[in-house]
Amino acid sequence: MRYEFSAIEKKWQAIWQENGTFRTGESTEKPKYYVLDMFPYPSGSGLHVGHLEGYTASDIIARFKRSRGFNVLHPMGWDAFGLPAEQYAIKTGTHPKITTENNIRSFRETLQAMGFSYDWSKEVNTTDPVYFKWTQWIFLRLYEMGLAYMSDVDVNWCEELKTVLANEEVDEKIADGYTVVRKPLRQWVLKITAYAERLLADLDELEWPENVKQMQRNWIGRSEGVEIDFELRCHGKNLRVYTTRPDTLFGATYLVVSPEHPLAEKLATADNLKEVKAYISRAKLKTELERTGLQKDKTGVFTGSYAINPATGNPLPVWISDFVLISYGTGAIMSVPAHDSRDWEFAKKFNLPILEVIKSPHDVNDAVFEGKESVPVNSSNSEITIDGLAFRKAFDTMASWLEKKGVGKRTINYKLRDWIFSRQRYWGEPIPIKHYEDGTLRTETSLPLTLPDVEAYQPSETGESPLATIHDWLYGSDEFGSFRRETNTMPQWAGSCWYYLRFIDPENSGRLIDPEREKYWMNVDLYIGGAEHAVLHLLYARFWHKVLFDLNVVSTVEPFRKLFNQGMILGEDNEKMSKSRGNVIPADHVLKTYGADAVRLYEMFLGPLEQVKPWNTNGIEGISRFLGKVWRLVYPEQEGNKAELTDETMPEELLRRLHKTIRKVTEDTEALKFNTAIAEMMVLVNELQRNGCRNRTAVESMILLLAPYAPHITEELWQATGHTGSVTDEPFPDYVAGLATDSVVQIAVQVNGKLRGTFSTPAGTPQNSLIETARNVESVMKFLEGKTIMREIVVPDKLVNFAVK
RNA sequence: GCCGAAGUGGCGGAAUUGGUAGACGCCCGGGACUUAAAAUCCCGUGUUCAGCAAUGGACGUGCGGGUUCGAUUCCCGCCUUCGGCACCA
Repeated sequence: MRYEFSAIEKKWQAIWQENGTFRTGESTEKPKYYVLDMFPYPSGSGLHVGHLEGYTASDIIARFKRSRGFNVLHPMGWDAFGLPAEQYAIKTGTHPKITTENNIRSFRETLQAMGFSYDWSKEVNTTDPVYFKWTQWIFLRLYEMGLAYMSDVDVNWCEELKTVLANEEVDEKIADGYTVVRKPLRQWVLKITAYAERLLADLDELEWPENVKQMQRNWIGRSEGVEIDFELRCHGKNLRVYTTRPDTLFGATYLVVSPEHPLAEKLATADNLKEVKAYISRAKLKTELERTGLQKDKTGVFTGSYAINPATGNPLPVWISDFVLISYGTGAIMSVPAHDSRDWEFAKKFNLPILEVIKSPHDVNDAVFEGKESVPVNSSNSEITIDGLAFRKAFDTMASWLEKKGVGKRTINYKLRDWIFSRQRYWGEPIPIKHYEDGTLRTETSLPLTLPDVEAYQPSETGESPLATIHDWLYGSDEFGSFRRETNTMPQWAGSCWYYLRFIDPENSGRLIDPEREKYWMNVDLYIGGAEHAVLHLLYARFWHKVLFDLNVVSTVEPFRKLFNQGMILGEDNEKMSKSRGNVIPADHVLKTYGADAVRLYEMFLGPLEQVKPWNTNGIEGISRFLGKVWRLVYPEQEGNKAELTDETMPEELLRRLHKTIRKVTEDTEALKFNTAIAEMMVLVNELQRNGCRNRTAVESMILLLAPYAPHITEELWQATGHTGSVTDEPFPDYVAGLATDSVVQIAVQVNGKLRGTFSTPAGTPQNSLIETARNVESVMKFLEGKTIMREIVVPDKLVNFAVK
């Protein structure tokens, strides 16, 4: 009988669905394993082979863990709010709900055609009111805790999309060709900064790729420093700066404030006022890109004012420059040009003095020296000296002295900013807040607050969402008076901040999640997804999770214990897959040609899961051949029936091969090294085939090893070998440690480290016997002839090396 | 510029408490089966030199050094690619 993947795959997918094979167990007796994919945005262009990589990996783990006795939760859902459906609605008038439903259906079909063992009874959809009721519920808790507030902020406004973007989204949109400008708007903001310290500290415990943890650390950007007050001459006021290098205070030769600094204009003396005003208004007009982007030519203007260096008593000129950011620290800095490259550059351009206060290997007038490993010089006054102290000691001495004098204060700063949370769009969760005429805000009493139907999806020019035009929905009154609803909606990140919790208890109408279930299932044991979410989604979700922890909704401080980033799959041209390049390999196409089992195996066989690697359609042929060989272990003839499996004992070498393979596949699967696990199975199948082996244990073990990887063909063959149940219910094969090693080993014989011959010997042959045999290997003898053996190095069961002279 | 990861045959990749480099697969070449083809099976396949051949030698894991009996693996100095951050004081 021939291997007809198409019929077999359809057959088993139907059986699984009918029998509810992958329903999550209700019992809490078994150990649990929660394996989660980053759920997709169901786009109109469908899934390509790259999307399937992570899903295949998680599915192999899900099936593997089931066969190892775990109660497995492996769910799938849809992150379905978002711009593309809304943009499509603007163009065509089709309600985003319709578009979304269609896309979800198509995505679900593809995922089912891949044979993924999701428990579809747990499916969630962020646009479903039953789901977003709880997204809104969380928002209200944030509001009550003071973690959600309204603020007039300079937002990132996207002209084309008519909406505000999160800081984290800006670069991505600019890269996509959108225009982003700064614009002041009243916005909802989430106080993620209140959790900065915990978000940073708790990273240490997580089993995440080191680079992702590092990226989050950088993004949070904690720094320890000192705020120092500089007395302004002729102003009677102080100018406060933030520095992480108080040890260089003696070398400060000028100060710089940001153009947005409240004192900026006030600092200008009569002579300089005109120029200062001009500079400030020019800075305002610059876009974010011009100010922080690639062009780093320093500009600035002198205010005419001076401030006193508290360490030296010297007057320092105060400048204004847009390289100083108002949003970080105090919006003002002390400049130490000798030991900071930006300050050095600025000093050179405007001819300001450069003073060496850290012992430098070269003249600081020629080049900056930023090293922290050197020590302070020229840093003494009548009260204090830090000369010669190591960085940490110098920092502390200086900070304490400043604090004692009342002109300084140790401070911790973060790069992390609060999260601008509102979007002026239709297709998102409505923010459940009512604005009363007297300016007070109250929370909606009844959730979910659903979206009304609208005629036009186009946002208004004023920066309000289309919801502002639906008067029936917008206005109302209650015992507190008449109110207007909030018309902003939440960003797409909102729904994905907590979906992993809802999978545990998706139908609960009374609470977000049942506490007992939560305790059993959390944390997520393995979370697989793309590295593009290293900061955004993963930081937001961790933030919300910690809030929910503080609310006693969840029992763990972190949501995702282990994270794994699959590497991107490139097109056959070695470029990122994209429509414009025309190198996209659509999932449905390869599924049809090669079948789900072959696609699953091939995606995993391409190379290490975490690595970026190109797709090569030729390569999948090898996998198809492999599946054919597996098939012929049971059905050796194209025509005719299956072979009888025998219970005869296997040759010892084959038996050892089997146990070695079981061990390797078990270990590699556990470690997500699927490429080498598959290679090992190929070795076993080649051996069985070459030997015409029909041993029942061998063939059945092989089927069970392969089952997590290629579920359809293995179900079929399991049935063909006389079993009635599903392979899903079978335990993963065990190996016997004593059989998982070779009984006869090859010994390499080297002379001076060069390979000169080999011989076979039983494992465990004693050293002197190895040396004796090695010495008499013919190809070795001629290299020993006439030489003196200085040393014999033996690695048992591996190698003998003669060091000769 | 800073941080992180990686450089191995024609290609994807394997092997690192230092121990036979190139598992497995693709491509390519030869053969068997077949009227023929497909499918399948068998053999070969890092480079180079010597030889009719069996075979044997040299070289070979980005580059240059070092440690070692022995280095893809460890150390020092470079180069390149990819990912991230980018005036955060």
